[in-house]
Amino acid sequence: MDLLQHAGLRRTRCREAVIGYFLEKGVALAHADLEQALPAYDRVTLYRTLATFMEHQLLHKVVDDGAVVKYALSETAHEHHHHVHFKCVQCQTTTCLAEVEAPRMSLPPAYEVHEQNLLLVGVCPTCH
Amino acid sequence: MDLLQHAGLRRTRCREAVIGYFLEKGVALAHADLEQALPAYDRVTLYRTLATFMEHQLLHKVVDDGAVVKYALSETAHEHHHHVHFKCVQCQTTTCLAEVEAPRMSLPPAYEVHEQNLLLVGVCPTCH
DNA sequence: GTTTATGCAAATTCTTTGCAATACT
DNA sequence: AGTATTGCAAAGAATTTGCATAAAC
Repeated sequence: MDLLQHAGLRRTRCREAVIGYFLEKGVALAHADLEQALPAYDRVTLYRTLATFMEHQLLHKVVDDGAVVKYALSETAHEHHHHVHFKCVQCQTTTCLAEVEAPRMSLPPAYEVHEQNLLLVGVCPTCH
Repeated sequence: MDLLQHAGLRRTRCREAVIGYFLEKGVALAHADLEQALPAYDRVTLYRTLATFMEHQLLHKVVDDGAVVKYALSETAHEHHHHVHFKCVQCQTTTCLAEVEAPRMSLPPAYEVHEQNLLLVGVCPTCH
């Protein structure tokens, strides 16, 4: 479970706190979410932590319909090339639906598809 | 073709220029794109133009994998509730694939899906 | 001891708001 | 004429950069 060491990164408080929070929440989070949840750490440090985690593939960007970028843990279970995310219009959380099979798309052959990112927007079970 | 009058909006230079540019390009555009393409108009005016067009459903947001929000013309042909967009990693343009049928997803019934936004990332025919 | 991460300050960039001048119908 | 839109200035957020201190290995 030591994601940090496994990625060749130093184990620091901030990094462990960020990973812990992602694990605890299990939803996609924006920088602002972390800033609010972990006020012990500097905004800038959190930006840098996210950037570092992206570089080391610990996180991936979640496509969202708002202006803010969200991130989610890259679990090995995920196929990195077809994400399905659900964004709840009520509670504004975005979750990765790893269990859902993303349908394959057929495009004209001139297109070369690298990844597929499906965002479903609606009301989640909790807010229902 | 008078989208403005049809939407009950005044025909101004800036608005016509913005619509013209969307029509000319045929891809999803961010505020920054317009700012660069139409330097005659003020940043602020362009922000407000985009906002107005969104309110009047002339444009819709395009979900993108970058940090910037992009917009595309809402043609009547589009089903507004399941967009398919293609983002090219080479030229960084995002186009709406109106012709492509988005596959319907089946989710646990507790989810209430309002809209479906599929972003395909890859290399477009032009950059191939 | 050496290297890397952190916190603070400050610089940039992005977006929004207020208001007077201008353009549209 | 009357109303909505524009441009400018300036405020407010969000993000990035530089550098000295502190923590990790």
